[in-house]
Amino acid sequence: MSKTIPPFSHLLPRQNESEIIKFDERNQTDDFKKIIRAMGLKITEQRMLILRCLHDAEVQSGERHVTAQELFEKVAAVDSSVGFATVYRFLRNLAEKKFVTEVRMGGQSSRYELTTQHHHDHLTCTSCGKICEFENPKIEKLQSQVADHFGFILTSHILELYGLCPSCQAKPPVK
Amino acid sequence: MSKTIPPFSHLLPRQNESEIIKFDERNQTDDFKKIIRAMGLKITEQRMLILRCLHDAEVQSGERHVTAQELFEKVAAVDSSVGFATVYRFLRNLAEKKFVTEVRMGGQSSRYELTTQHHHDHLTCTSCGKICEFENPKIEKLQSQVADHFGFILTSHILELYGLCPSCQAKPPVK
DNA sequence: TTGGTATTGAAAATCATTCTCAATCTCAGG
DNA sequence: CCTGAGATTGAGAATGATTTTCAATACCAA
Ligand SMILES: [Zn+2]
Ligand SMILES: [Zn+2]
Ligand SMILES: [Zn+2]
Ligand SMILES: [Zn+2]
Repeated sequence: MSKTIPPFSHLLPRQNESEIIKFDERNQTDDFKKIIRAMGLKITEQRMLILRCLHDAEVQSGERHVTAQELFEKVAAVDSSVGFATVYRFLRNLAEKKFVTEVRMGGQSSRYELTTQHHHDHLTCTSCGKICEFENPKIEKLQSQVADHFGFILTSHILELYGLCPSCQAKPPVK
Repeated sequence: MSKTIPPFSHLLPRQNESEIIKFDERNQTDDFKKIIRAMGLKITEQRMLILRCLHDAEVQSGERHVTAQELFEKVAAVDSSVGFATVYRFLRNLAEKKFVTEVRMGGQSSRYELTTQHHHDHLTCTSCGKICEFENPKIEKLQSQVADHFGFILTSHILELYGLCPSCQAKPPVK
């Protein structure tokens, strides 16, 4: 079994370096519980399942940036009794506590991703939906300079680039 | 009477330099008609009024970035028989033909502004709503470089900065 | 003037998101 | 292991922005 990093570990209260626990299936459950407790919420089956679906979508299927609806469908596939509002509410909780990051692309519905150690922005293919993440310190710095110039205290920003990905450039136009 | 620039003139089919007409109240009506015709649409009272309200809001009241609802209210104040859908539809037409630019800020409702000669982005105060426009060629160039790096053809982008404006920094926090 | 279309207003439909509330569940304390 | 105060849940309704539908009406080329 390969050594993996505990989910969300960079966001949980920091522990002694030697205490960092190797993560495997066996204690995924415990890790999720820690996260829910860290949010000051009660542990429920629903929240555990939502967290698992969110984590698996990313780690197993490589699907970052899911919508609330998509996550709800994954959850419902396992337990159809879980309501949409529960998924939605918990996603909002996770976003408030920064365990997930909400990404708003244009006028579409919000997408959610596990929060990364470093801030990043997105480049999206308007034809197939492919999303690339990038980190560009120069752009970030220029943004601060713009805010400074107007005397603003910069608190956040949205930067989304849209274009055609390499494989969509090759294909004939859809319509 | 001061010499003013015809509304939208930089977007209308270019004419002989010597033909550029001085703009005054008298031929505002004609200018608006040109714009509607340039979109391939029929001239109606409603469209003329919407265009006038949009133009006046900006030129007289200095209100850029109005929402569809706000524009509808301005229109309804003059002629309450005009429907919201008409305003909305026409705004969409104007945006398609690039006479206005739709600005989506976060998850809120779209705002519309007369299209400027040069592209710009926005810095918004999250406390009072003040909007500053800026143009930053360095950021624009870096964006292209990012797209190039991933092999994308960049077609558009959204860049919105959020922060606290100078006067809101001075005020005590609202809540 | 007129007829074939485009346009309009009102209302209903969509869509994402949020709220409400009665029923149910969680867990600290006994 | 109980218990009860309070948190959580699911269903559905509410909200808010935007879009569509459709019958009535207006535009304008001929
Ligand atoms: Zn693509
Ligand atoms: Zn991302
Ligand atoms: Zn302000
Ligand atoms: Zn602007």
